[in-house]
Amino acid sequence: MDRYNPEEIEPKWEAIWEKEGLFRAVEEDDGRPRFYKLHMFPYPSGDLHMGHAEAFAISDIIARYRWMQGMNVLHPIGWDAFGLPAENAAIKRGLHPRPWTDRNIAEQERTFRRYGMAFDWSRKLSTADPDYYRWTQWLFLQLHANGLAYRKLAPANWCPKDQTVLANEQVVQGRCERCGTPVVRRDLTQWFFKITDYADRLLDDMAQLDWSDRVLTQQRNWIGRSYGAEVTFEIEETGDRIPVFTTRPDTLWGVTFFVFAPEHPLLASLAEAGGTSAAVRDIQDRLQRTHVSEREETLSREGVPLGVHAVNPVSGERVPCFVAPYVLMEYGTGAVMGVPAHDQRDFEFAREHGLEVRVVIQPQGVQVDPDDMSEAFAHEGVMVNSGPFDGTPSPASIQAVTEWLEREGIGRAATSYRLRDWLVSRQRAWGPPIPIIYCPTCGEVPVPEADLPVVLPDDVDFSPQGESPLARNEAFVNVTCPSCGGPAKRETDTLDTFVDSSWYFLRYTSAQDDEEPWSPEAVRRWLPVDMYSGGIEHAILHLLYARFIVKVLFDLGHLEFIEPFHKLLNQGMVIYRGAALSKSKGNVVEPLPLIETWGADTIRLTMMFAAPVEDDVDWATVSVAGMHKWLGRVWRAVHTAAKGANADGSATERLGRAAHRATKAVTSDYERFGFNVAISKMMVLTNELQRAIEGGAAADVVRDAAERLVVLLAPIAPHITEELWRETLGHAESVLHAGWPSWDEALTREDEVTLIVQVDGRVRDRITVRASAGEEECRTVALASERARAAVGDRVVAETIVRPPKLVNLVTRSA
RNA sequence: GCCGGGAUGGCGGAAUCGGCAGACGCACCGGACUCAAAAUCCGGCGCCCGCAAGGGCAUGGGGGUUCGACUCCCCCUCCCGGCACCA
Repeated sequence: MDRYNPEEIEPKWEAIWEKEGLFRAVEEDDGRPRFYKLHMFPYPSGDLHMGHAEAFAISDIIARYRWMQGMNVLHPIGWDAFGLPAENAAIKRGLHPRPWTDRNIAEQERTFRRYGMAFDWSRKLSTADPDYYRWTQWLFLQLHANGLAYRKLAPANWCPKDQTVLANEQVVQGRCERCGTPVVRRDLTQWFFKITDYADRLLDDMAQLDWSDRVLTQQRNWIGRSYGAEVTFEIEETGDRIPVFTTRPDTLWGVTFFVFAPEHPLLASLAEAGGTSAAVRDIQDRLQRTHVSEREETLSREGVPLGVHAVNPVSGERVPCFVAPYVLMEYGTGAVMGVPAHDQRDFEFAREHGLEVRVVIQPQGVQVDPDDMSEAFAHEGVMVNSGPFDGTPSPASIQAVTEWLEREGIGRAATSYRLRDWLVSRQRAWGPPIPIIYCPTCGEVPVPEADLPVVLPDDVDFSPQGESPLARNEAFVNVTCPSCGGPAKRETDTLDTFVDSSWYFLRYTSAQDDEEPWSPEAVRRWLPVDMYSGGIEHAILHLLYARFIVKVLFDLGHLEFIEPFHKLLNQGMVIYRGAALSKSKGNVVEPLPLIETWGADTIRLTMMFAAPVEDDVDWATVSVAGMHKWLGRVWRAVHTAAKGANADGSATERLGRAAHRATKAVTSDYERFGFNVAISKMMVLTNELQRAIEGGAAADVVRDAAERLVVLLAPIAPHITEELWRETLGHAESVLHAGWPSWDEALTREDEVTLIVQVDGRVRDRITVRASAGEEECRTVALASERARAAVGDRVVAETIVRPPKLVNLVTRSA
């Protein structure tokens, strides 16, 4: 027997697998059920790290397990190759992003291959490839043609360092997600996708997703649907009718003031009517110069009176109007009614500005008095001082009040969302150019589909200067109008990378197709994805956008399903002593050197055994050597078993049972992704196998157990099992085609079990009985137990609980 | 503040249905082999009392349901993640 030498066998089998085309998905119907296993494609911004090693091991194990169960598996790979990091790296190194990106892709591909990844390489794609982004542009045109892509002047989140606009999702705590620079507001004409039209469907269709609560909650929070009412107030001095959104129409009688957001479009004319123009302009100017971050961080209750009054439609009462930065233009209608008694922000504002606090919801029992309130009262109570609704319990009354508002013609039921439209333009050069042409005569003209792709020029000055670098490339910018033939200019912004990744899973089904973005038949065959895995960091952005795009494509008749990923698995991160692995901390662990030292199988095994897949793996606590040692034991045991020179012996039956029990348990562990537990059960089987070999067991049973072990382990450790399967055990075909083993249910059950004898719920004795022992037999055996009798002492057995054949509980009472 | 998820030996973790808590591994301790070491193999290993037999305690804390609770219910503490001036 040779020593277990992964360095030799691993590259050998990787080359053979490639030659045999083992991992190609089959398009033709060959009778096997199809399984689409997708993992989030990587960003080629450097080498693969341990996070990839864990995540892709999971994906590979699931794919191989399905293959071995006889399925036709699609397990593709590609690269999310556009985006800021490539461009930033290119600027820093003075290189064009493309060669830099290509080099990283090549390096990552090499690592994936050396890691034993079972990918269908023939479907490899890169979003930065014109053959791909041509169809990203086609997707944009689809949305554009159907009114779902539009341009508007909007206050954008502008990062002064990256010199670009950011999506709301890329602003974290008022700072740029990538570089941490405080984001400022800037008015720019931007392209948007109308995702808000889909808010309800994005929420409601979540019911059919088998995703973790964590992700579903994040999406729900992000969309932020709240039900309430829209009520219109009239400005006494000007007659303007201003709608407000409220979730608490039951507090309408408690309105004592009215507030506008500083960006509200009617502010200037209202201030003029109230004679407060100077003060209002002052506060607007100040806010314009303030960083978004500072504005969000100061929970100030500042504000200035507008000098005009709003008329409360439910009571006819006039209340003073203010402008205050705590009211946001982006949410609701940009104006709110002030109910200080029952809203904490309004309460603080009223105290600051000496406004009346009027209680209109009284709790049962206690008397809430405005004079000694220290905070707003936001709990259940009964409506008071509320005209026709006095005495009605709140918040149950919301529905009734809303209906009343509708009858009176003052308001209506309304729903408000936190979600805003998706800003997709980027003032950057490393992305798909937006396929629009601006013609002085015809206006905004979409590039005809036949002219796609709008190719990204190779000679671009990448230094960011506040507009897209493409704008400085005259050959790119100047075109003839496709409509009238006159001189025109191209749009120079590019699309957000999340547009690229919102449809890549469709492209994999027909990655080489140059006639259409995907073949409808192929998509019908493979989609929706059966199993999607990836990092939790994409819980909101990528997953929400992909769901949105799929719904749009469904509506346009391009797809026949409404959710792309029914089952989602989010693996944990790899950390070190509780902290993230990062270059700045100098604790980066790279997979390739580890693979070269220990072998890919050992590393895959290590990552899977360290923790449940959803949990973080702390690299400081793993034992690579321990896993390697176990593979060595497997190697030796299988070699010995294959020699088959054992005589029959007492260990035969025990081993047979262990093998069948392990088969059943490991199968169920694979089904629920409990790979750490599956491995522990395979370790037990290895120990049993070794013990049986030493104790003397029938050769055929030993060999069967060894084969089962090899097959069960194959998804996790593909190289060593392939070597053992084909070379040591002498099979002609790959272990991938070995078929998943079945088990004899009778053998998984022991014929003798340990009967637990409890007295008053405490274990007092353990007695071996036949598994078929019935209730009477168990009771008799338990009552005969010396130890149980001792524990009963001079009390008497009042009741016996019998759960044959596992447990008897003797319940006693004093004699 | 709101929403979601957690808490089990020195460590990672197991316990699929309410029925032997701590599988499996790491670390540690002891032993075999060896001139020695490495490798390998064998044994021990929740805490406390006890020479032992044995007993007690124990799944973040408190209460409840049950013959029986890591598991179900209520309350609390702490930790992780998300959202957060969202009207």
